[in-house]
Amino acid sequence: MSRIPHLGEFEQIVLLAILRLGDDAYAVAIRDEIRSRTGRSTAPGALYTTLDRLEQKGLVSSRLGEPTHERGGRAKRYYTVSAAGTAALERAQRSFQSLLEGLRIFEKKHA
Amino acid sequence: MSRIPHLGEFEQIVLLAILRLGDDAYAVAIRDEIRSRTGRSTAPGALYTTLDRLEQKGLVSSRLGEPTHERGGRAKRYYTVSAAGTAALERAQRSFQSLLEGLRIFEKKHA
DNA sequence: GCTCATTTCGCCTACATTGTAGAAAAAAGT
DNA sequence: ACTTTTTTCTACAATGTAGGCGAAATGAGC
Repeated sequence: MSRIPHLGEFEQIVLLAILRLGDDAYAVAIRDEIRSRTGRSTAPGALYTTLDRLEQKGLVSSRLGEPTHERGGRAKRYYTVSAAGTAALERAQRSFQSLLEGLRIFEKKHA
Repeated sequence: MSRIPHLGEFEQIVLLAILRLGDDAYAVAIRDEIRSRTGRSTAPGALYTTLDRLEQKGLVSSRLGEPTHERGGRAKRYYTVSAAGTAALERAQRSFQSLLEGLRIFEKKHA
């Protein structure tokens, strides 16, 4: 058994989006955040599947919210990144950072 | 057809390692670089498969070198990141950056 | 100088994990 | 009932990973 599971790219993105959204992290919002930040459009199913898997791995936890007082609206499921999730994310980012160090890939337009 | 293919996490890592190594980027060296930088140990096959796929997607190109004057010194295959490869990498990194912006996941030891 | 064992490396094959889509079901308000 | 919002199911494509086989090249022993 591997201790901390490896994160795929999308998983990392989802995790980051959840952290960003804080208290308002439910599927639709997460999806919007991802789209607006990365330009990457994802099908609902894609996201839920990933969310599910992250939860199974114990990297996020979810709680069901109260129905909103809006026109329609099924109860939202809110997600939170667990300690293990943060750890995994940190580790993954550290790997990138190590490799990026001293490498200039990005042509900074020189502000 | 999707224009620029999405990169997986490992693909990004491999790409970065190749960039880092410059002229000396052949499989064994790449593998070492990845291990020493990220602590991630990979089986040879894992790497070659990924390298193969990256090449098929046109993100890297390879040329066969001369045999070395060493004990076993078989000819090495050297890899280079193509323009498309750099572009894909940039895009992927930009996505992360967007999401990381203003988020402090890493507890900076507060220099 | 030939043969063989050893070393360095590349490649193949098969399988696990992640990524993605689309549509359909569920819940809630009007 | 009908519409809206959000979730869930199902199936499939792409990526990640391991491990072992085989090829090339050298040096040692015969």
